Amino acid sequence: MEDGTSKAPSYCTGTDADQARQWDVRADCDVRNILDRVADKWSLLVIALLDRQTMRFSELRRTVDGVSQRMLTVTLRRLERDGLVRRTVYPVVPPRVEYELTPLGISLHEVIKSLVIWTEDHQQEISDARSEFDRRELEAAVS
Amino acid sequence: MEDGTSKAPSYCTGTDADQARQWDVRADCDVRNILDRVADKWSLLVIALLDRQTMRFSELRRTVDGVSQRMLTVTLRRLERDGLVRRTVYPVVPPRVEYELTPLGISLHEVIKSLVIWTEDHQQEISDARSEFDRRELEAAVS
DNA sequence: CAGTATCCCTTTTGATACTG
DNA sequence: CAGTATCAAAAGGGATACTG
Repeated sequence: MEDGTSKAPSYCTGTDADQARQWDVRADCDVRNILDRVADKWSLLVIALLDRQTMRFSELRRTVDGVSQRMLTVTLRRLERDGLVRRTVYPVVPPRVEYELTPLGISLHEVIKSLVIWTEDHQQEISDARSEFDRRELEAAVS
Repeated sequence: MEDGTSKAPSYCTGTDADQARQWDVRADCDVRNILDRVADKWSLLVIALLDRQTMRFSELRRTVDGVSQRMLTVTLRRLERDGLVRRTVYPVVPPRVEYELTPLGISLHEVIKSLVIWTEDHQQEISDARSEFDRRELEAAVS
């Protein structure tokens, strides 16, 4: 632990622990830049919602509970910029704009899906852990 | 798309599309609460770093580039509260505090790992998409 | 060493009003 | 309908000083 090689965790796909994948954790690295986008509250929800379906702006707005018009716009633009979502504008009046996942977005969704499923599967454990933590904290505060 | 069942994406594990997993997207639902924690800048990094190793506070501070002492403390407390990280205090002078993943944390790390790997594998595509988007935007701004 | 407490600045987000 | 623009509120986060 004192030799400096422990700095980055290795996402090694092989047998040894430090060859294949070395994670760059610099604040300005690409992985961090992308993760900051992906690991975003609204992005995750939007990507999940666009699973195998095209949705209009207003549909998304109604479905993603709590999102403001502004944040939905911002989120969709970022996802579009990252090549995860395709935006199609139909030149009609009133305007009709549809959003759908790109192939890249679909591949990300596969990963996100497992995250959401993990969350669903473990929400009780987490909820219990929180209660227990809070209980102990309260107990400690009394004494 | 107009029948109301399209509201929640189905994370169906079976053959049909709406039975097994229905995602609750209410703003106050458990999944959202937990996802907000997981989808956090520092949490992801800390969990990844604690992969198969125990680390001291100062080690984490040095390794997670850019994190402040305050944010590291806050992040670790949240992870501990959620039952993802175990905090062990050794009653020595100077204090020695070690952090490690709990079994729950380890299982989450498996999922996060695939997210990080996805990011690494697709960073070039995303980078290209961003350049292309920005180029078109600039082009549109000129006209 | 491993924090906590405080202050303060910056970024993010939400509400509101307006537009092609 | 699907935005954009603007402003205000809130959260996030950094720097510093202090403590068991």
